[in-house]
Amino acid sequence: MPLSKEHKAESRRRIVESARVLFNVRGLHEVSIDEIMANAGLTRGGFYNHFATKDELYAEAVASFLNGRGKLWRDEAGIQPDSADNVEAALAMLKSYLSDEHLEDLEGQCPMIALPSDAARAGPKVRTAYEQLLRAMIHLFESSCRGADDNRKTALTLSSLCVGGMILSRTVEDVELARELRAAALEAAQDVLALNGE
Amino acid sequence: MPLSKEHKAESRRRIVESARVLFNVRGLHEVSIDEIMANAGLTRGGFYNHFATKDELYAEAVASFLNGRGKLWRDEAGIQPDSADNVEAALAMLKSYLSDEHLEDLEGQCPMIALPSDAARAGPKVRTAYEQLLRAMIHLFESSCRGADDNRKTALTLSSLCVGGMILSRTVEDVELARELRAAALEAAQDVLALNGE
DNA sequence: TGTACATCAGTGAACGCGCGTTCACTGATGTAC
DNA sequence: TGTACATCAGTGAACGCGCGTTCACTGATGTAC
Repeated sequence: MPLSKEHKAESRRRIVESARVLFNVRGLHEVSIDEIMANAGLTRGGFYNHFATKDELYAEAVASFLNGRGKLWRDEAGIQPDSADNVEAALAMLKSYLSDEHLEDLEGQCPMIALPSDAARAGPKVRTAYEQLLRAMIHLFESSCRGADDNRKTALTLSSLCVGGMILSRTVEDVELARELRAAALEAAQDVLALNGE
Repeated sequence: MPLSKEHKAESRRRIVESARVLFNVRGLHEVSIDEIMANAGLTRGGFYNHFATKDELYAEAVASFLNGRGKLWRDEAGIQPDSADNVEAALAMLKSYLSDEHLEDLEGQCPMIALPSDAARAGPKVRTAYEQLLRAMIHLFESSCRGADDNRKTALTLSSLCVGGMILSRTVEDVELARELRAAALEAAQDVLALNGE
């Protein structure tokens, strides 16, 4: 046997991470395999030892977010699986998601913000990966306000508000309007929580 | 003088409209000039009689929505510039924006839904065009609930909810989840209106 | 312990294709006389 | 009114470039003996 399995797995991890970051910043179609491989410290040709096609990489890069910062968010929010009042945790999530830091963190941001239209037009694998991310967010919100009578609806609303507010903030040129949008989304989200968390 | 100015202007209009539709369905970078021109009944080379570069067309195609269906929405919603209670009009707008018809109308849909990440990564002209669309929507909501004490905040929230809910609906594979998202966004929007429209 | 060998991740040149852009040309039209 | 001419929107071949993918090759590593 030549080089160890771990060695190959480590290369693959580097490629996916490199792709995740580059896709986040510049989009799925605007990044070449050349760049992804170079950024991972490898060369063009080796790509096909790991993936059959570029499309295959898309899905894995989007999905990989859940194992990185996506997991971190959950931890930071400090959600206790079966605790009664997790409204505080949901609030922390909201503030973190709609924060300036998150808006400016092009490399580490949530792919739902970075790649909405890319994913919508991509193949079923990418869309499924995107959908899993959304389900994770919804699940998070759902379980953080478990006491509420309609926490499913609340979770869906909070998700649309968070993602929508951030996407619009990202696209707009006017920094002040972007700030206003996030502030309004956060306030509205707090109102929704207050209404449904009584 | 050869062919009339109107003839050239009409060609230009056809190119922009052709581009608007194709961009809406497939994104800014995935559509070639060849296709746009063919779809407008012209050939490749003539493009540069109308636009210096492809980038120039992006912005105009996005902006053109306001003169088409964007204007229609305003008319359909029946907003009276200075009427007191336009909450009904805002409701109609919301329902229309979050409707199944709008979700399925790939060609005619709002570009804020079709092209969010494309616009975010495009040049300042495209981003400005996108921003103007958003401002038009915010203005619409603002003036439809003029009686409220915080109609600006309400308008911003409604915009994030509408655009966010639709973008997520567009991307998700699961049709039922997509429906749920829009239903929740609509209900939440109605609550926001009820709160601020007392 | 030492040596020949097999494996396979990684290399980098090459291929083919599509696309944005250029350019020499065409031909329909309005104008000058 | 009729004819020669100038204009310029539109044509389609060609160019150059980048990118996804392929492929023959390399060389480091673990294994067999």
